[in-house]
This record gives sequence, C-alpha cells and structure tokens, in this order.
Amino acid sequence: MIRTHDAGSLRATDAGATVTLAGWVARRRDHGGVIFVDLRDGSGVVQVVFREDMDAAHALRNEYCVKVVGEVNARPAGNENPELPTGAIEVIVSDLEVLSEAAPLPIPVDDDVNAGDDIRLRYRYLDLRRGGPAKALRLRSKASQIARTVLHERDFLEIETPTLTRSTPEGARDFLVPVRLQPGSWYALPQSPQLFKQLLMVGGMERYYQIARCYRDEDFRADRQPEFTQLDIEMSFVTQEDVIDLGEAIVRNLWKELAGHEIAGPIPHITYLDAMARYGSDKPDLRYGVELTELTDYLRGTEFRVFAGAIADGGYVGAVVMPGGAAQTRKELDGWQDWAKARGARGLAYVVLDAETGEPRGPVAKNLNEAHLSGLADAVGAKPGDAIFFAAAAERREAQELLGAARVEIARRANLIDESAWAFCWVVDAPMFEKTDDGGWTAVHHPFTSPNAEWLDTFESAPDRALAYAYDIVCNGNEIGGGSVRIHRGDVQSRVFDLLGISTEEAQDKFGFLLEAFKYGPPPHAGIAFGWDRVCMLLAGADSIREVIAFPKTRGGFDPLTSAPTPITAQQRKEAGVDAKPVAAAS
RNA sequence: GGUCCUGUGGAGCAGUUGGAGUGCUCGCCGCCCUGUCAAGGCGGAGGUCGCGGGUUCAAGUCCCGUCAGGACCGCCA
Repeated sequence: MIRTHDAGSLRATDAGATVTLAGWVARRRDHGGVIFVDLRDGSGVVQVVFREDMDAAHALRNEYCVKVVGEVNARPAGNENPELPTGAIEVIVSDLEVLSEAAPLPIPVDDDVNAGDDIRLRYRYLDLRRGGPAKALRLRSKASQIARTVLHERDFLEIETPTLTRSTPEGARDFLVPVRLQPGSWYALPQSPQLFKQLLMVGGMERYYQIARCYRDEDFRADRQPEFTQLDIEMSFVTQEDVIDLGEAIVRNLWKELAGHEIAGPIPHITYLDAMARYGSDKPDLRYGVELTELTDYLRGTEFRVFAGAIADGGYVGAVVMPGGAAQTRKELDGWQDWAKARGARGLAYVVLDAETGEPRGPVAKNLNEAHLSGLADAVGAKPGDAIFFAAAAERREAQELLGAARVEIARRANLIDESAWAFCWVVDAPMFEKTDDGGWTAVHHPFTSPNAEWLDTFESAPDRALAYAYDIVCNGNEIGGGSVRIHRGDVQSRVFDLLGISTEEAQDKFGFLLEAFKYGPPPHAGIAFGWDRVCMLLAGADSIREVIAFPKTRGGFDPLTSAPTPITAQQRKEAGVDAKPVAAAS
C-alpha cells in the first residue's frame, strides 16, 4: 500500500504516530509561512500542515493527487474543528510527493456547489469525488450487500442470465443487437429476466435471485433510464404470502440499516380496487390522507350535463377535497383547469366552500340543485374554506386517476407531505386484464401471471373483473417492486393466451421454449422484482435515479462522458449485418 | 409525438417597460501574508449572452425555427 492510514480515520488517539497518507487536495489555505491543506481520500478529510519545503506546498492546486508523510499532532488549543471527525488532530508534513497534477477544474469539486446535470455527467469522475454523489454510490453498494445477505440466509442462489437473448413479452420496445454470424437476425436485450428465471424454477433451482440489468427502449423520466437494474427473485413451491414475506424482510432490513427507519408492524395490504377507489392510484402515497369520495349515487339525478352524462353511461363521478382550497385566487383555480388539460382531461370541475358561511360557490355550484349542494360538504367530508374538485367519466378508472393525480398535486400545493415519513403498502389483487384500444384484452402484469384461486376457473367469464395473484410494493407513492404467482399449468396458460388473442402458433413462436419446458413437471412458482435504482434513490433521499447510477445517461439517451451513442463506420455496418434481409419473414 | 421550464466568462447566478460589448459570488493567474478550516488582502486574465433567422433606429431582453439539459403527459411496471 502506498499509504499507512486512511485520512478520515485519524483521531486524537493517533497523536504521535507517523503516517503516510495519499489522496487529493480538497482545499488549501496558504498563509505564506504556514499552509493548511485539506487532504481527502475515500475515508474522509484531514488537515495537513506545511511549515517547510514551502515552494512545493505553495505550488499545490485543488485536486492534485498527493502523498504526504507526517506526524499526527493534536491541534493547538483553540484550533480544533468540531465540524470534522478528524478535527482534533492535524498532520505535520515532513515529506510531500505529488503523485499527479490536476488541470484547472471544469466543475468545482465541492459539496456545496451543484453544477448542471450535463456538465456533471460529462465530468462524472470529478462529480463522484464530491461527498453527496460518492455517498449515494456507497449506499447503493450497501443496499445490494444487505439484500444479498437476506437472500443467502434463506438459501437463495445468485444466478446470471443472458443479456443477449430474444425479447420477453413485457410490452416495452426492445433494444436490438445485430448478429454478425446470422445476418438479418437480431438479439434483443432483456427487458427483465422473466422467462429465464421461470426456466430456472423448472430446472429445480428453487430459489433464484439476481441483480439484473434490464433494458427498455422507452422515453425517460426522473425515475427511468433505458438501462436499469432489478433485484430479481423467483421461488418455487410458495404462495403469494411467502413472496410478500421475503420482500418485506428485504425492505425492512434496507430501511433499518440505511435509513435508520424501523418499519412498524406488518406492511399494510390494500387491494388494487381499494387503492383506486380511495387514492385514485395503483401506487398510493400514504403519507397523507386526502382520500377520494365516490359521488355517483349521491349525484344521481343531477341535471349538470357533465356528471349526468357519466352516470348515464354507467360511469363514475367522484371528488377530492383540498383543505383550505377556497383561499385560492381565481387565477390559481383556473390554473387547475390548465393542469387537468395538460394531462388530457377536459377540465377539473370545482366548488369552493366559503370560509365564513360554508356556502358553496363557483361555476359548478350554479349547476347543482339545492339538495345536492346542501349535503355536498358532508358527503365529501369538506369543511368551510375547503375546495372540492370533481371528476366524471364513463370509464371509472379514468376519472379516478385524474382525481388521484389531483390528490398528489393538492398534497404538494397544500404542503401536506411529511418529507421525513416512510409509508409502505402492498397493493394486492391486481386485475388480470385490461382492455386494449381495439377491444381486445391485454395482460396488466404479463401473460404468465396466475389468476387467483377465485378466478382460476372463471376468468374468461368477466375478464374485466378477474383478479390475479399479483402484488406491488409501494413506498411514498413510488412502486419499488412488483411480482406475481406464475401460471404453471399448461391448460391455464392456454386459456390465458386464448383470451389475450394469442394464437397457438404465435405463442409457440414467441415463447415455445417456455411452454415446452412447462410440459416437464414445472413446479408452482412465484417471484418479485425490485426496481433497484428506485429503491436506492429513495434510501439516498435523491429525486432522480441518476443520482444512484455511476454513469447515467441524459434524457435523450446520451452519455455526455463517452458521447455514446455514436455512428458506426461503413465497415462495422457491413459486418454487423444491419442491412441484411431477414432469412424468414418476422411474424 | 405533445406541454412547460432553463441556456449570459471555467462553475453557479443577476440583468427592469427593448436603450452604451453588463454585473455578482466562486474558481483561475500573479504578488503579499505563521493558525486557517468557505482563510484573508492587493492586482490581473477570461464572454460569439446556445445556434440560425426575423421585428426594430436599437435585441441578452420581443417573435419564429433549431440544438442541448431538465419536469410532466403519451409511452413504459
């Protein structure tokens, strides 16, 4: 080792020791006759003091990489720095060696200064020298280690699966890789190891996990990158409860050790239908109330066209209350209309309750009859001074989702979110299917998800109501993991394919290998996958998963550091077979 | 594909109703300085106001287009 000690580890008890340190010049304070340098390495910072060989010390600049030999001294009385863990001591330097110099820095390596995203990513290696970004990656490493510990204690096997494969039916666009040896044929990068982990169950591995890189060619968000990581888990001979127990153990340990948060009691379960009814979301943020109220029955018979139309179509009318919302200006209330239109709604009807009298006012109030108006506040649980927002649609979910989004926005604007709180829940009993635009059905989770016991024999009779053994775990309104019990019976799988309109030929073509494997005694199995970037983001208190990824991409899929993606040469293009005609027509 | 925000020395930002190539903090370079810890003092360098077009007597400022970064919707578990 080049050094004998870690800079950040030195304490008063080390006084008198001669140490060799290696690290970077974090800051220097040049007084002419004495020079102080904050020397930083992976463990922290210590003050080193130069009193001789001043020319060399004077020439030091920020982020020079240096080695120093010196003696640890207690700082002179009154000069201790209680802000620093090493603040009781300093290292009096007897020998300085510059290991490498640093050019003037394109971004400040300083915990207190945050540069823009693109320049930070372009010089990510400098960005990572800062406390925050470094801490985020260290936390991620610990999170993975904690998960591995939990899983190994339970006899799980860590198994790698291919990243050059054929596409799995997750619904997203695939990233494709041309195949030189078979021009015209392409690999897909996996959207998840879904089918492979099921094959591992058929293979008798019984308990599998993998911290798996996944790829989806869709647009970005703050919590979405084109390549991302899942903690992927699958178990044989288990029920939904077993998987939930395991998932809970992982989450419990993570939050206890990395967030200092003890999750009290079992994580509550809420059914998908309940979550939609009460929160207008399949990933409800339970840090605050502001629940939705259904008014379909209450408002039956209204002459207000918007509501009457939805009710007549067998739809839904509902409301959500904004505490104190009556104090909003006309402009703010109009702003909600723009907000609603921005997410594709026609608008957001509202009634405000006068702060003094509780009298309902606003454009919608004029359209409601006396009976509906007088009982409204009680029906939705509103007080004088509140605002009531309404949504109505023939499609229940559409209206609920608008109210759910409004609920989140209300909490934000009215400052109802306790940022220090952690609120978890399992959303269970997810629907199996949802309607497609062309009138067919598509799997909500994926086509291998098992109907629950109640619907196993009858899901075809009411696909819109059929429920699955599918579950998501939600933290503060973020879906951090999800999974399901898989279908292991060929007959059930065939019926699901039939309902989804997937022909035998098509099924055979897309995942015949899985169906074939399922001929040979597949065990009942179930699993879960955690969005590892999101989990780490939450634990790190970051507001983007980019903060917990070593080298993330920008929104356009661009890596400012390497400038990827790049065009390829004509030679590469020819060799890759990008332009080759496929041998057989794709289905 | 759509809506919105941002773009001004190396970094972060300010720049009024359009009015002289504008400024602040940090950094950088030089000098001074023996107890600082965001050290301090003096001096200095550094700019195509993202790019292109338009309106105007006059554009960092207004309009159109475009590029880049970000937030959201669509999309995506």
